[in-house]
Amino acid sequence: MFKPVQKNVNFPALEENILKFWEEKQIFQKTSEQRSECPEFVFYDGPPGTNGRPHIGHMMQSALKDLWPRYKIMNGFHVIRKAGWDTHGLPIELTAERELKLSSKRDILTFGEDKYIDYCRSTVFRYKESWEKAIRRIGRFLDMEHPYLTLSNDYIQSDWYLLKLAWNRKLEPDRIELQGKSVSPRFLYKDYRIMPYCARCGTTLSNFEVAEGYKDVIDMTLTAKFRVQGMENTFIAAWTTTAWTLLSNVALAVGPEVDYVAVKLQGDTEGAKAGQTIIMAAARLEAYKKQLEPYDLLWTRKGSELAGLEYFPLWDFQVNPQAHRVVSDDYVTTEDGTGIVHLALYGDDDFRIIRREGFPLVQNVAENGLCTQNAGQYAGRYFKDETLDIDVLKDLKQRDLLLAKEKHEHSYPFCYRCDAALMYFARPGWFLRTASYRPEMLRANAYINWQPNHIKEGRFGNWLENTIDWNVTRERYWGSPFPVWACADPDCPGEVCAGSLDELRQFAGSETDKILFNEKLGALDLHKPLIDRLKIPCPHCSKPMSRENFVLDSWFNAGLMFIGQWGYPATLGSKEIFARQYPCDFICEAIDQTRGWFYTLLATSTLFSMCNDFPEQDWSCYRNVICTDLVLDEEGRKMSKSRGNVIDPATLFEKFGADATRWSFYTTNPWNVRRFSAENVKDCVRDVLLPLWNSYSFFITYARVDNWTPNKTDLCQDHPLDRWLLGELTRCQREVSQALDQYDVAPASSACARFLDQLTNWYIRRSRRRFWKSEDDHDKQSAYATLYQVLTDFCLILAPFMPFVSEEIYQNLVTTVKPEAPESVHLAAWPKPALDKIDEELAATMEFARKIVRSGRDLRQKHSIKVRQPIAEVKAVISDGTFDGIKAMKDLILEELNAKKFTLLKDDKTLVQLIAKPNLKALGPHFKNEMNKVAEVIKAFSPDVVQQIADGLSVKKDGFDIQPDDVIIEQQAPTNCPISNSEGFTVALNLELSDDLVAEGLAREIVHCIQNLRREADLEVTDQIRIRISTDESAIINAIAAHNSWIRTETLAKDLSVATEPPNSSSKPIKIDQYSVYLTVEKAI
RNA sequence: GGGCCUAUAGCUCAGUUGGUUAGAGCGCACGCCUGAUAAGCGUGAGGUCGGUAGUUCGACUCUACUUAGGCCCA
Repeated sequence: MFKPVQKNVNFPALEENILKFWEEKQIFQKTSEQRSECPEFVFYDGPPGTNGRPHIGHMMQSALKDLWPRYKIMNGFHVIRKAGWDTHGLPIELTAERELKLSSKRDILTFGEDKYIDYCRSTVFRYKESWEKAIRRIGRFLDMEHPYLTLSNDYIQSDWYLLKLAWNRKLEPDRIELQGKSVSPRFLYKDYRIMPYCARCGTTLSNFEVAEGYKDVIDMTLTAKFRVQGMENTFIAAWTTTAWTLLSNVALAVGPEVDYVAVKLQGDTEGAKAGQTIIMAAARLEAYKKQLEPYDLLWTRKGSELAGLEYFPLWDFQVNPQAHRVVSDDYVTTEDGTGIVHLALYGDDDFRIIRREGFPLVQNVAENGLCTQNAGQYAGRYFKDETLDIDVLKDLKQRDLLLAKEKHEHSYPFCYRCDAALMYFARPGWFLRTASYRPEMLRANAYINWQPNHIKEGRFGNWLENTIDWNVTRERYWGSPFPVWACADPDCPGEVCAGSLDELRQFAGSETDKILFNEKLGALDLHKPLIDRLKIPCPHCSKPMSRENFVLDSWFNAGLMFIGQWGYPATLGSKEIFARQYPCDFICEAIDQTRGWFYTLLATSTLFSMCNDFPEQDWSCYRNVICTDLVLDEEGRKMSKSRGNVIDPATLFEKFGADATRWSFYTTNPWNVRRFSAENVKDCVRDVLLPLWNSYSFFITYARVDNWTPNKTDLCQDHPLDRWLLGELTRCQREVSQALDQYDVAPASSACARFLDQLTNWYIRRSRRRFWKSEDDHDKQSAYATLYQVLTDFCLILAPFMPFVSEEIYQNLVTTVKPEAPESVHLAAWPKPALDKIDEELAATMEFARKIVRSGRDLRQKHSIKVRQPIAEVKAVISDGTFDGIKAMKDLILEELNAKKFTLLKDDKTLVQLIAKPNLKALGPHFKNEMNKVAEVIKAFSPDVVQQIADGLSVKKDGFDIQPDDVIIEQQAPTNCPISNSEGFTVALNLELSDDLVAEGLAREIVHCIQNLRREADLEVTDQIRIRISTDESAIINAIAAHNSWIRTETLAKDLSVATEPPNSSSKPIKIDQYSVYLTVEKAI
């Protein structure tokens, strides 16, 4: 027999018990073991960093990441769910710097690299327990006992393996892009990039950090005159906001399509002398009126014609035969300045052009922010020293090389830590040739199913289109070590790249393991600083080589988890498991990962696949991806500690439970920004969990009363309600499967919600009597069998969504009575459709019946007739083919509307008239421009014509040939009748109340009162009672006389005594309608 | 400055290929019902789908522009 159901269900407490049950019985392990021979469904878990706490957005991720694996397992797949933690990266170093009060690389070196790195390592797992606790509590099945860690030696070797693939791969000759002569054709090459750099802290900054520190400032800008070689007294004018960069000028750039003019000054101005010729963009002349007018226009030329002009540098210390030439480039515009840009090695575009044109790499301001010894009289000055700008300005002015000066407001980045102005500085790094396999990444993207779809061609596609070579190294301390050693002799080309620890041992010799042994860890440690102590003899000149002092971009590190999580290929057994676990079927992360993990997975897996000759469809290591958006607070703001609007997942779990929290994330499209509040979760309890629980509790209550248990022979369900409900269950099962197969969660949850409504608000409500009636007949058996099957199957469908409550219900419904069944709902199979075929006609008819009932209730309410008062007749007029079906629903409708007679009519002129409406969808294609006219004609049809159309005849009218399909026939009720009409049907009630009907209504009132008294007296459902009624109201006495036995049956009364004298006791009369009645109920013994 | 997304009822959100009366839940109002239900149910009010223009017989849906917000990039 089923166990009784607790009345006051406490979901959070229930969930804690289920968690214990899962752990005791090792259900998670069994979901994997029991399916070890099944086909794989591959899931990759992106590694979160655990030096911060998990928040509500992560819980949404967990809810989604858990849903599909559970669903797939029930569908017969084997799913590995391996957790991963990201243990490298800048956030960790920033935490360490903050807590150790270090603000620069110099500080770090003073503090001690080894101590600093140890500290970083110590913060890595600071909140790992919080993560584990939250993930466990939300019911996510995830293997956190064997997580992959990006800092492990196995993982690092996967980094090295992939780098070595890139190292060995070389650009095909026909795909070599012009990148400067010194760069190697390897897919992994060393180069420079202009990085935001704080000279004071001695640190490059990430884009994110730069964005923190923009300020509007006023700077002195100046326009310098560069004397052209071979042209008499002629100067090119170029504008700059950073005077200090002029010290490193190597070239001037013009726009190839821009018009430039040469103007000869007629008189002296504050910037130039009579007779001098100045070259600038025609469009900029206006801005330099003061310095130029009056002038003679000598010529106009396109920028492309100016390219190649040579000029004298501003200072002698700059003289270099390779430099100081005009070049053209599309990035030059005429928006500000002179339309001519001075180039120095302190800007991205500058760097690109300088490299392309082969100009010398001049940096007369060094990385410490001081002018170098090459900078003549400026040597040793700080680049942002205000007097430096002034001195440069005076200097140029004095030598007649200054056209103009002006104060200019613009936004400039400052160091978010120390507030010093940043500079853009060429820094070395190692690059992956991602740009060279951009077409392959685009092809790989074509095989990815993105949810939402617009990411594929939009945000992600655009990013791929514009991808440039990826700087995979960082000049930092805590990270995956970069495994390239280069010869100390700058002229020697010797370098090696270690693709594994074994290879490193071969390079570095027998001392390797000894050097890499970390005493504190008691294990080999591949991180800095130990690895820097390895010296490898140069293969060319045998001098010692040193490691290129970089760590890997932590995105590169995380991106190759598809091999890293197995330590592929160095780790024992990794090749076998990798072969089964590549590519992956499903990943789910937030939208900020388009340029993060989504990209780095694709970039690394495409490279990996190309090197291993994988087929095109497997180049991307993921096939389906859900890209979620942010979870905001209820006012649409980001949640942050400082605002105090953070919702702690733990409080939701404690208050409402994990199932409700999970469900709240399944009801909307997760790729839209979501305003979230605890109210959402509360609603889920009320809308979904409680109705489900109540249905279950209803079933158990009666099954226990009748001692009912499932029995296979009872499955002959012919009651229309039973067949209908089984059909709706099948529909729900199909819709959920279909939606989940498309990685679309919202339709899946709404299918469940719809079914739940059908179950509680129609099936159970209309079937109550079938369960509590005393005859144990076929109808009752059928009701039990149906409700049992529906609850168990529905429970299985809900299991991936709400793993706790579904487990609880499953345990009682299934395992208590079927010992042979799987011991957990999560080890059970996804339910098969309850019916082979849904009876669509029955479904439509039932829907129709419900609509008729709604209209009927509407009418009762409008005429103030409460449902307890029976009425004589319900009339319905329907016009379409469900006529016979509706007739079969007669009893349902009568019971629900409490009426005596149901009359169904095909048409009734007194109740309805037919009206014609144009069927636009049909008319549009036929009549096009004339459709509006035809529509008017149809609306104006006379009743005869409407009838003709209704009878299926075509009509010629006003020159139009109108077919029955062109018209929609609807019913319209005459006004002033107790009638309600809606699409396709009309309902009318006969509200005249005979004396009998009034008496019956009173009897129902009496029963209602008695039932309330039963409940107040805390009687059991099955308890028998005695009723005593005292009243002198003849209406009541008559009603009781007429319905005596019915009242007793309804209330399980052994006897019912009626007296006309009020009882002696002090009891008060109660009101039944307008009548006073003394009523007592006591338990019969 | 560029790319992408979002805008639908008081609130949170659905809305399949352009088609007649744009849906749900919450909230609100009114009412009903109660021998499954810390309840439940029904009905109603409430939106012309951010704005403008266009394409079309017809636009929440397609196009362009625009406003506001968001994310990413520069």
